[in-house]
Amino acid sequence: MTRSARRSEGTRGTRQARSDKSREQILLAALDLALEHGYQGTTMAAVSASSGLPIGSVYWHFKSKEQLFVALLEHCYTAWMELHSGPEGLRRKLSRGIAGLSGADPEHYTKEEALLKAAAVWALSRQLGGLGEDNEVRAAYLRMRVEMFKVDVERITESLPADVVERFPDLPAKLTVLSLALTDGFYVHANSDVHLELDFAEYADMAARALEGLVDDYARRAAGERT
Amino acid sequence: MTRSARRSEGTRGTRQARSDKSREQILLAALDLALEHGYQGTTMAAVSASSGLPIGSVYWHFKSKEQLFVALLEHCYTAWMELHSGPEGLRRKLSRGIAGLSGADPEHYTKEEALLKAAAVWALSRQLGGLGEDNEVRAAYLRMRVEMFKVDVERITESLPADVVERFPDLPAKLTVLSLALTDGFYVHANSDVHLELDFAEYADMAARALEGLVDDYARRAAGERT
DNA sequence: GTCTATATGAGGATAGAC
DNA sequence: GTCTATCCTCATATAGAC
Repeated sequence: MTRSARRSEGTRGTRQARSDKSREQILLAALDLALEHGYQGTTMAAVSASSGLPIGSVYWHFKSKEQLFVALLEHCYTAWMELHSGPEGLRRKLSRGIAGLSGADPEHYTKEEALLKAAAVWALSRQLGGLGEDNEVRAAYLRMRVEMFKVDVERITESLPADVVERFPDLPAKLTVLSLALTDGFYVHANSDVHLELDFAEYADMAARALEGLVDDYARRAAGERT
Repeated sequence: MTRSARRSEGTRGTRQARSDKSREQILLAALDLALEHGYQGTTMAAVSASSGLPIGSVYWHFKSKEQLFVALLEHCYTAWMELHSGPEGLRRKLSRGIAGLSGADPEHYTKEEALLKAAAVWALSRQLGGLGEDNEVRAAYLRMRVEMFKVDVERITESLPADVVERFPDLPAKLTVLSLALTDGFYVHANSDVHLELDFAEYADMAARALEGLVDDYARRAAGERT
């Protein structure tokens, strides 16, 4: 929205609309390609071919590959925030994060969410995917991650018994970290070809039970101290 | 060991020894670089520079970058198998896998183990690190992974109560998957710069408690059915 | 704003002297 | 076996016509 000056009236915004459409085409093409091939694996030539627009146009809309991916992340981040504004406990979060990987729950696990998962691995592992120290994509992702983590912690906090949270104030954050580690770990496995035929739904359930058991332990401790 | 024909006697193996030493230098340089920069990020030029040998020598010892990494994986796999031949329960496995990441336990968490963790992410996620479908490094790793998984399951099986294993025969494998997912997930986080100051030892403990709680559930179910 | 042709640079790999 | 110089491919990015 910060780009392209207001053009003359009378064109009914047609030119602008066409430009916006091109921009979106490029973004959507990049989304698909990035999911399939990752950051390094996605070439600007492929984005150009897949979007149907010539390479020059791609570079007209995005001044570099890095900027293209920053814009892509912003697009996905916005979508994520809308999706996760509602209540969401541990079990649901693990279910979405793990079971969602199998593709069994397609309408709930969007491409945008999937890309953010992918970006987690790109950005968090310097050594992977080519996001070096001073990469703008990496920096943008890390900023977003902090915000998403906060939202996750809020949702988990809401879903726990108030007395447990009061007694163990940093439990929600810790559970969020464990939950993220689990979903990230399964994400890696899900992108393997050697699935070993994992039943992700079952693992999501096991993971949820494991963390819920942990919560029960803390709840018992909180209750025990009160007597 | 399959390379270079027996040379004439009288040289006391000096030439051979020098060649072997060069080979090892290259391998060790590649190990360090791969840990730091990953597969794509490790250039043959860098390996050459870091090992002190010219690029031509690197290509004399290893016919391609892929072959170099296959050899590197084999080196690490051998080391891993030696390390994990002894008994090892869930808690110890998680402790090594998660707490070991912090570098707090340096003598126990070797570079070779670290490289295999890295390779897990390279190889399992096609879209990352550039290990495409028909990459020999990927294929080699997947073969090794199957073997390492078997060893993991054996160790977990040994560490569980016999009656529980008898009642739930695939529980060890499932716990192994969960344990791997957790360690892989934390590996991703550990390689982030944004540690959020995670206390890996504490998380290793929480993860162990969570999985042990799961085992207790199954143990109770097994016991309950018996009465 | 859109498109074609091309510059530039990096990285894997080879040739061939020593 | 070791080393230097060089080739080839491919991906990012730009120039400039339309």
